[in-house]
Amino acid sequence: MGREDKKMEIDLSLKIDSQEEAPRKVQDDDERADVKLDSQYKEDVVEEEEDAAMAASGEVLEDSESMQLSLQDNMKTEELSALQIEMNRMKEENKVLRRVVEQTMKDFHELQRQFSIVQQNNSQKNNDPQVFLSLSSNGSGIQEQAMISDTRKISPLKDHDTDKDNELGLSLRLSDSGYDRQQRKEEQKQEITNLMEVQRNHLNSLSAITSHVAVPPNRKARVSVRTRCQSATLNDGCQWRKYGQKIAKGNPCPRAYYRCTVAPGCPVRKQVQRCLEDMSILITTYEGTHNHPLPVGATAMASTASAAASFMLLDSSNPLSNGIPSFTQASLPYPNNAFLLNPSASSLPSNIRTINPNYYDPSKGVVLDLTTPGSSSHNNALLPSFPLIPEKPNYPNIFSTPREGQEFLAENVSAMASDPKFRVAVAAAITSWMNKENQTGPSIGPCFVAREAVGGESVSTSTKNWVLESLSGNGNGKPN
DNA sequence: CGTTTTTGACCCGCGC
DNA sequence: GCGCGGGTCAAAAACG
Repeated sequence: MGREDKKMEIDLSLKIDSQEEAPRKVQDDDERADVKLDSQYKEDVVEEEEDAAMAASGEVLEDSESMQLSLQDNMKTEELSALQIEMNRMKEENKVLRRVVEQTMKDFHELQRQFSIVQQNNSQKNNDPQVFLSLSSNGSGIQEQAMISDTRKISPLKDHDTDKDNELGLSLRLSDSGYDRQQRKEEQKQEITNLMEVQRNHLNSLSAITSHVAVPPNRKARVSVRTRCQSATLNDGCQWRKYGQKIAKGNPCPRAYYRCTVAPGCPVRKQVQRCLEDMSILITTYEGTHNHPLPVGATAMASTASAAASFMLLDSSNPLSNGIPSFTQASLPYPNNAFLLNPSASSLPSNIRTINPNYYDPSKGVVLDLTTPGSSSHNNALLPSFPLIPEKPNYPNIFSTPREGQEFLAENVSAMASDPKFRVAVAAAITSWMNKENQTGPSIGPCFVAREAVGGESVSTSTKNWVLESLSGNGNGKPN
């Protein structure tokens, strides 16, 4: 009976396979699905086999084929169809997953390719590259946005009266602590002045990503996160151990020092301090690079920084780069550069808050401002504008756990920033600008508008793609 | 009892 | 050189 059992199991599973119209491919995921299906079948089959074995007692082995037919006939049709549905679903799942992997790899190679172009272009320049990006998006479609460029030239902003709740803003700034302080102060002053001007001219500005890339030689990676948070620290998924506390000058709130304890010897540290102006705002500054895989809960934050690295396509930690962008894989998983992210923007004053001297400090590197002027309802209102939150249950969803307020927002910002399409769009825009600049000579920095291309526009799929429009040069906003 | 937090001391870089 | 401020160390205390 043992032999028969085995044979029947095999035959049944093969029958299922043969019912698949598509030719069987040797693919890991499909095979896994088949194996799983087989194992599911086994339980059912064993029951059938017991009956069949009793009925077939005394019969010779040659009759096994007819017995299988009998078994198959007796197999409950709903079970079959249910299993087939399940199998199809799993195959679909596998396809989706495979597509995600392929897309990621494709995007990665595309970024590498484009970066090599950028690197070539920049190798002819002696100046530190400075790239300013200003990106905006809203859930309703195209939204042009005022930009600030290298020379802080301000381009006009079109009228917009869309629902602010559907808007998302990011401000991404990279700063150079290696600068001479005086020079930096002057630049800050200039920048603040121009930002104020932008704010005045475009009081209704909704959201913007402003990226300022200036390659700092041999600087430590620092990421500051501003969130409204009632708890003592931001729950970022990592384990931290407090090793010190100080009263910093200018802020009566003590600054706490934490060390990452996820892995022994991890050099990552963070400082936590309440904002002087708004005690509900928690400023968390991360420094260093983890020497271990991040916990799932911490991946979102890291992916934001990773996205920033993609924005910049720079690796300041590479001494060979010497101010020249050098795209390395090592720069991707963890933050190696400084940037400032400010998605505050659903209402004003967004950029004003970003440049508040109390926390606008280029030497501090990245400031990821996840605060919103209003209550947490603002944050929730922002959520629909994030097109990248996976909705399919089979998508690797790190946002499935309900979170409140800023942490939730942070993760969604991360999701957007880490979107490969978004990165590719940014990379393409930078490349385009670099090429243009190479031909026309140095000019003002690039200004880009990022928007979500929805179906009927440049993409036909149901998912949104990121499109960056360059506003520099002719300033006609023609998509790159 | 092991781990974490607290807190004063110490170190170091920077400006004067 | 000195003072100041930021950051870290490490012993003691607190905690689970």
